[in-house]
Amino acid sequence: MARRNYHHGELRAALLDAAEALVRERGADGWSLREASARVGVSSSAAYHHFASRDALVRALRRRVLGELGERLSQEVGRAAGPEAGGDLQRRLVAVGRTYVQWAVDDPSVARLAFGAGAPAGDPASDSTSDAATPPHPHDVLDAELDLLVEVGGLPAAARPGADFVVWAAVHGLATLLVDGLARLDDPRAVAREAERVVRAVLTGLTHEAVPSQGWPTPHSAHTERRTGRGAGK
Amino acid sequence: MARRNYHHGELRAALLDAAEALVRERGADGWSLREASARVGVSSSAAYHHFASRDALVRALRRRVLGELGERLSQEVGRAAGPEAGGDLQRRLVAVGRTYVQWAVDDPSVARLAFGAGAPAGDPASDSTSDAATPPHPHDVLDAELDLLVEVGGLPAAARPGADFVVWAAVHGLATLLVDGLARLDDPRAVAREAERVVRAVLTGLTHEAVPSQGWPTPHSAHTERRTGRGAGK
DNA sequence: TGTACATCAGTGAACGCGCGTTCACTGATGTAC
DNA sequence: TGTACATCAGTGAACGCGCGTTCACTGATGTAC
Repeated sequence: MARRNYHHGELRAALLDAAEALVRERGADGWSLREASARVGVSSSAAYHHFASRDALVRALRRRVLGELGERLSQEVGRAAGPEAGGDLQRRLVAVGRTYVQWAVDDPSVARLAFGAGAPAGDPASDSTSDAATPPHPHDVLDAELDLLVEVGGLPAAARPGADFVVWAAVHGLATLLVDGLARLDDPRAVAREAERVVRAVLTGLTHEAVPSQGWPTPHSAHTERRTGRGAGK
Repeated sequence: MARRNYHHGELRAALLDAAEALVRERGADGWSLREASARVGVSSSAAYHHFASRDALVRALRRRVLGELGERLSQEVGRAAGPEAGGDLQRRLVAVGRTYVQWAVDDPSVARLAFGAGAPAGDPASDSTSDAATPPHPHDVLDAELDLLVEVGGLPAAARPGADFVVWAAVHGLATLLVDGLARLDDPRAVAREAERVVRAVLTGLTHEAVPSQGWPTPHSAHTERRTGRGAGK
């Protein structure tokens, strides 16, 4: 806290903090590098010792924020009891979905920044100042949980390929509909309820879809050979 | 086309066209009112005879674009055979989902504008220059199709309340994940395939969820009393 | 322990820019008589 | 059919602004000897 003269010492992190606060106050794009610098108490040119451009600052912030979300998802999923406890095999994935959506709704501007345009993973040329272990990407958490669900018998292995994508889409869609104001839920507890319903519906659907016994004639049986990914990552 | 001197005649529509083209070229927010005016061949102050501010222009464009999407969805759903043809009861909703996602992927910047922050429906004070019948909101098309599906026996009535929200979330999530580059599908045909899988999974899931026979103990059985909507609309 | 010096992380002034919006204006159009 | 006039939809100059970025600079820090 107590700023010593001249050398700040933690300017990079401080700028990210200030930018994040500004995002919260003024929207994902309603702030400038100058404002962030001023808030930290530093000239705006100082920022250029830590970021090549405003855009680089934005990208770093997006990465940080996505990392925090990933971390929170893993924590929350860890808090949920393991599936071997019997009973509700989907509980852990419900927790992931609920946390994802709640996180976005609680901090819509930050979520908008995190989810906004621009490849968020991938290009390793960006900023490999990897402090400690890189936090998991939200998608990775989902992926791992789906693997676990298959292992435990909660999802047919045949339904697994691409299931991450379907679940992610459903959860992400709920989050963005709410964040962008396209849909509204008046009761705050409804957010958790809807997130749960969405996750359960998708998992149940994937389970039954995997068994091709319904007999519709459309050609979507081949669920393999799909190529999905995020950026060049993974 | 051939511009007469001075009076333009269709300036309002022309400005919307120019803005839409700029969105396509430079991104949802990478353009100015001045650029749009210049492109039309008109001074920037002329725009103020038609829009109170740049923001009003943006909102009008968003409304127009969402209307076009709604229109396209209804057309496409009309093209799909009715469910009374027997066989695949979900076909029409799959068509809606596929069209929604494809529309977004084909024109990502425009989709980003349409889906972006700011209540898109609701406030009737905005611009009631209703030329012809107001086009349907994408959500309305979905809603009507779900009603039809229930009527025809493709979805239990118990699963109907809020089902629009779940389906919309899934489809919207797929669209935004792709549009914002959070996920990628290399094969262009995969977009249609994924859209179909998502819609079918959700519908199947909703169908089976409605029958409370799985026996998990979590309190999400009461699917009523949910309050969802978009803006003050409807 | 003390001194020289390279490196790092700041300053602050200045750059050129394009923006949204306002203002007093004027040319074109349409209507009343 | 012709004229007067209100209204509409443009013009173009100007406003004040804050922006991202660059530049030559300087104070603080840490290391070699």
